[in-house]
Amino acid sequence: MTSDDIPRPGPQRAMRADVRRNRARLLAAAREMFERDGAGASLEAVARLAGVGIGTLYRHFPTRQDLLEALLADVYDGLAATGRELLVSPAPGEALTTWLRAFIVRITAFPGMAAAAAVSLRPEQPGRPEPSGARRAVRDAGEALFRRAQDAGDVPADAEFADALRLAGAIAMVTERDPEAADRLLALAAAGLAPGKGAHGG
Amino acid sequence: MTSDDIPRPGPQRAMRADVRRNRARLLAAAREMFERDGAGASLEAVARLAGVGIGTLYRHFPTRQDLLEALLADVYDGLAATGRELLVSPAPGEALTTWLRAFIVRITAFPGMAAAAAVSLRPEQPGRPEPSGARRAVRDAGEALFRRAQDAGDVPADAEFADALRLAGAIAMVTERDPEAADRLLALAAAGLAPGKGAHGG
DNA sequence: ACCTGAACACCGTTCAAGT
DNA sequence: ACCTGAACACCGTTCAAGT
Repeated sequence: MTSDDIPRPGPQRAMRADVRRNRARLLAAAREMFERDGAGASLEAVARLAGVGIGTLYRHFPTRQDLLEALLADVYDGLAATGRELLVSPAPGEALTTWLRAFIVRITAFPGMAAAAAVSLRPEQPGRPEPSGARRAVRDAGEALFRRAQDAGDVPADAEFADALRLAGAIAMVTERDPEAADRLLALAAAGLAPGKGAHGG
Repeated sequence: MTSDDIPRPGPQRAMRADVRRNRARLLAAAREMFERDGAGASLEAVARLAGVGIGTLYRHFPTRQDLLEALLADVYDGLAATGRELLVSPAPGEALTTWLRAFIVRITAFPGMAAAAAVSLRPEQPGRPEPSGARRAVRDAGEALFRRAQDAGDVPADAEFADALRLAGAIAMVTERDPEAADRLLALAAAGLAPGKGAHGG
């Protein structure tokens, strides 16, 4: 369990390269098929496009969600980088909403991707494995922006980052590939649908 | 096309009763199967449970979404009634959020129902038929509550009801059968994630 | 150790035959 | 006019055989 992905260095190097190439081809093919047909695209078609057997696809990605999360990992890494950049911007509240907007845009690269993201970003559960590096990275970067906005008084003191991220994910799911609608919903949630009711006790 | 559902009164009365009974049985069976297995439950199993052939299911409901919308129609009618009752409550803003909370709870009777509701409540599109009576009723009742809250100054003047409803639908989709999470997200969206930025131009 | 693809299972959908 | 269910099509998933 500890060194599972470093299987004995030496003469097997060529093999490992094949495996990696297959994995990369599968990811590229999946991205292409999913962008064409959505996240429900035929996995057989993905394997065919990648030039490997269907069994190889299943060996690398036992479930469709695994394949989707591998694609999401790149998105998450990019969002983490964007988040770190925004951390030095002068307006904490704006920086947060800018980042949430980027989050929504990038997890809607194809229909169904946002739903997969919502699953992958669900609160930690007993059954599920530790969050991957990319998942932790995106969460940490977003949380840093969130806390800074909270410290600046731009975000209610009793709000929680996990909820804000879920809300953004929800907006992404429902507006999917309509960025203008996503912007409107995010602006509405940011300003408050029914503000000023003193709902926050601190 | 005009009198499609009133096919010649007279000796056919008994037949029509059979058709209606089949329809009612299919809806009851669908509700039961969907509550057990989610909105993706086997349609063959639904037909079996209803005691009719699979062809009869397809005759009544050509697509899965049609079946889901038939179940949603009851929910919509109930929500419309609730909305009319809330219209006389003394606190317009609270009445709106109370109704939105009821909306979220009732469109999550089973996994996948909220997604079907989000589809059925999408902004009118060229291809899709006129909204059904129930859809119009729920929209009208919600909009009345929304306008009243807006007039009272509880809701931003430039906000749109359609967006508020989509936002509630989005929250329902992502929290599905977790009412506490839904409450937290709705409270966050109601109070405003990053309020006070003067985002509203009026 | 990894890959292939035939084989199996399952389900959605249609439509010819029946009442 | 409506219903039935066999037949077809399609896809996900596994696993024995191959390299």
